[in-house]
Amino acid sequence: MRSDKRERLLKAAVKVFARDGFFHAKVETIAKEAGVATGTTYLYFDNKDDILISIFEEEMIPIIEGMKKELAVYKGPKEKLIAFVHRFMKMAEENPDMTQLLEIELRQSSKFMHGYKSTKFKEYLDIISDAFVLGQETGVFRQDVQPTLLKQILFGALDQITMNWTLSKSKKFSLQQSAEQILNVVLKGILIKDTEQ
Amino acid sequence: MRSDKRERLLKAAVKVFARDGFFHAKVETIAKEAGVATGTTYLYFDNKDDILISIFEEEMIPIIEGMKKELAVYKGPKEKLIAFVHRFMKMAEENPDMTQLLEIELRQSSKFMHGYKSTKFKEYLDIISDAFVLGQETGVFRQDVQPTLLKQILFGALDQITMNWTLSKSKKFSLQQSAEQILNVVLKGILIKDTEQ
DNA sequence: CGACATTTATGAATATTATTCAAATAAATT
DNA sequence: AATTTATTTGAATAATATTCATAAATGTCG
Repeated sequence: MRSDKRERLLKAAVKVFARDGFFHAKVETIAKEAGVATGTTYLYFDNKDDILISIFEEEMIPIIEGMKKELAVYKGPKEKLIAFVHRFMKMAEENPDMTQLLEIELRQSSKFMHGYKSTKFKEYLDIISDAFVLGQETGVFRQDVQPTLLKQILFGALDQITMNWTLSKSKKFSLQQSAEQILNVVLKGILIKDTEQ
Repeated sequence: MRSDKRERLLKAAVKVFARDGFFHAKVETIAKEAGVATGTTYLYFDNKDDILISIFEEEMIPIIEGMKKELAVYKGPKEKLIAFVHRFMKMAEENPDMTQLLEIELRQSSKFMHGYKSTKFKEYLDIISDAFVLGQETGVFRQDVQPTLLKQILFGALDQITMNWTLSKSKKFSLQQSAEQILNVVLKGILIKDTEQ
C-alpha cells in the first residue's frame, strides 16, 4: 500500500509554516502534526527549504489548472480578467493558510534559494498577460502598456490586498468587495472605450 | 566616545540578510561583517528577529521623512502621486539591498512576529492615501474607490515590480520606464477627467 | 505459510547555529 | 592611579536541523 506520508507532511507544513512562520517553524512540529517521526521528514524532503518549495510547486499545479479551465469559459479578455480576480479572491478566502504561504514565505525562499526561480509562478502570472494580450489583439485594451508590466501590476495589487486580509484578524472588509474596486480601477486604466461595469 | 557599533551592525545586517536571506543568515556573519564579536550583537538587539525589525523601523524614518518632504513640493494630488512613484523607483534603484529586505524579508517577519505590526509601514502607505483623499476632495479623483484600497493597489504594484527588478540579475528593464506605465494605468483608472499625461 | 530480501520508519546521536554569561578590557570618576 | 562602571569578548550552553544505525514493515518466492 502506497503511503500518504508525503502528502500528510505537506499538509502539516502548510499549517505550521502559516502559523509559526518559516523561520520559527520546527521540523519536529511538522512531523508531529503529520503523525510521523522527525527523521521521516527527511526521507521525503531534502531539508526545510525543500519542504517550502515543494508545497509551492505542488499546490500551484491544481491552482493553475483550475484557473485556466475557468478562464477558458469566457471568450472576452475583459471577462477573463474579471474571472481571474474573482477566483483569486475566492481562493484566498477559502485557503488562508496556503495563501499566506504563497505570499509571505515564498518570497523569502525565492530569494535565498539562490537560483531557484519558480516556473509555476511564472505560469500563473502568464495567465494574466495572456488575457491582456488577447485584449490588445482584439482592440479592447490599450496598446501602450507592456503585458509583462500589467501582469505585475494586477498581481501585485491582488497579492497586497489578500496579504493584508490574511494578516488582519478582523477580516472586516470583504475580498469580493475589494475585487470589484480593483477591477474598477484597473479596467478603467486599460480599456480603450469607457464602458460601464 | 559614543560607539557606532549598533549602526555598523544594522548596515552589516542589511547586506547579509539581502544576500543570504533571513533564515540562512548567521548572526556570526553579521557580527564579523560589522567587525564585532558575535556576543556583542546581543547587547544591541534582543535576537535575530529584532535585528530585522530594527532595520525596518529605523530605516523607514528617513525614507518617510524624505518622501513627505518631496511630496509637499507639489500642490496637485496627481502630481503628488507621480512624485511618489518616481521616488519609490529611484530608491529601489539606489538601494537594492534595503529594498529587497523591505519587500521580501519584512513580510516574513510581519507574519511570525505575531503581533508585530509596523506603524512605520502604515505611515508610509498613508502618504499614498492622503494624496488620493486630497484628489477626491478637490474633485480630481473618483469618489467610488476607497482610499485604503487604492493605496494597497498602488503599493502592491510598485512592490511587485521592484521586487522583480531586484531579483532579476539582468536588470534589463528600467524602473523609471515601469513607473511611467504604472502611472499611465493607475491615473487613467482613477482620474475623473481624461487628460493626457 | 514462512524464511529471506527490500523498503520504509524511527528516534537517539551529531552538527549547526542562536543565545547566554563569566571573565576581560576599556572608559569614566574621584 | 586606583576604583568604579560600562562595554566587549568568545567560549559555554541551548535549541533545533540533519544524519544514521537500528528496527519495523512490506514484498518475494520456495
